[in-house]
Amino acid sequence: MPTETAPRAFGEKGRRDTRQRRALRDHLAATDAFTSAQQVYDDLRASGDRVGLATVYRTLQAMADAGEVDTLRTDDGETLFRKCGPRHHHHLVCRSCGVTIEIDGPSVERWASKAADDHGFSDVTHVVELFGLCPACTKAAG
Amino acid sequence: MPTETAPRAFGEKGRRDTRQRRALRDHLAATDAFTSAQQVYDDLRASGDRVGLATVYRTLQAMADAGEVDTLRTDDGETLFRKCGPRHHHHLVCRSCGVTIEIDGPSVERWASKAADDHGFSDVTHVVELFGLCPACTKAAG
DNA sequence: CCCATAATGAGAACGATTACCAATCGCTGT
DNA sequence: ACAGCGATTGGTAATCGTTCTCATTATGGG
Repeated sequence: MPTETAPRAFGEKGRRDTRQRRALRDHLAATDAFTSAQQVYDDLRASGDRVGLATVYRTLQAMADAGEVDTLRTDDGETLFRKCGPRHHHHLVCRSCGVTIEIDGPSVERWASKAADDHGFSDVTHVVELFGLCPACTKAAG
Repeated sequence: MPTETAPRAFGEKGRRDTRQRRALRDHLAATDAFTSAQQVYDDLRASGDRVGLATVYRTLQAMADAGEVDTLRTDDGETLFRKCGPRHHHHLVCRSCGVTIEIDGPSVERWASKAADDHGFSDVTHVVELFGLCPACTKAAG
């Protein structure tokens, strides 16, 4: 019986430490904005890293499953990714530049929990995201 | 200059009262669950209404723009639609059967507004949805 | 150093949604 | 009732993000 091989840098899915995964991890660590897989792919190529699109999608998905990145769906169906902290939190996202601030909200958690109870729902999760214009983009927009 | 033709049953996009739109409106009025366009299409055919898929998508989209239906994206990228009340509200959705309850949350609105102010964000909107198992599905799941 | 096998990547496949565009049909004026 | 205009429809092709396939490559334990 396999005695649970030592957990590595990435989550369950990412066993081996490849050049591609290092590049992806480094790239994500370098920005605070939510970014699409396509965008990450372009950025990596632009910086000289040779990584396949499929690998970008696969790795990003694995990291999301492992809770290392947060995901967000845009109105036009794209999935955006971003490195994230370990605690439960929500996001305040600039809809212009993508810059994101992690925020928490105990009151929201309580409200959600109560609403669920009031209606007899069980196993409840919630999606709470705020979108707006960050200070810089607000200024730029006049 | 056209003096703004009388506003009809549907929103800005839906001018004429066609058989297809009536069928769609009736169908939506008959259920409380969030449903996909494909599902609506299948349901309509099953009930004998002959409506093209493109028309279902177009009309649903128009109704969403007009604020007559709410939309929701599933994790696998499908857009779900549901009739909705006129006031601002959120949803408590059963992730098993789709049954939905409209809920409001003044505290959430306040929290969102404050978080935005604290970080200097402007023009802020929010997405708040709760997912769980409704009483019936909770029971069914054992 | 070797090898089993996890990982990669180019391109095909996919699924939801939208675009096209010729044929229809609702509406308004007559 | 009727005609005409133009909104609407719908079959299908096209889009677009994402996933799958599978032959090839490369990681890391032994």
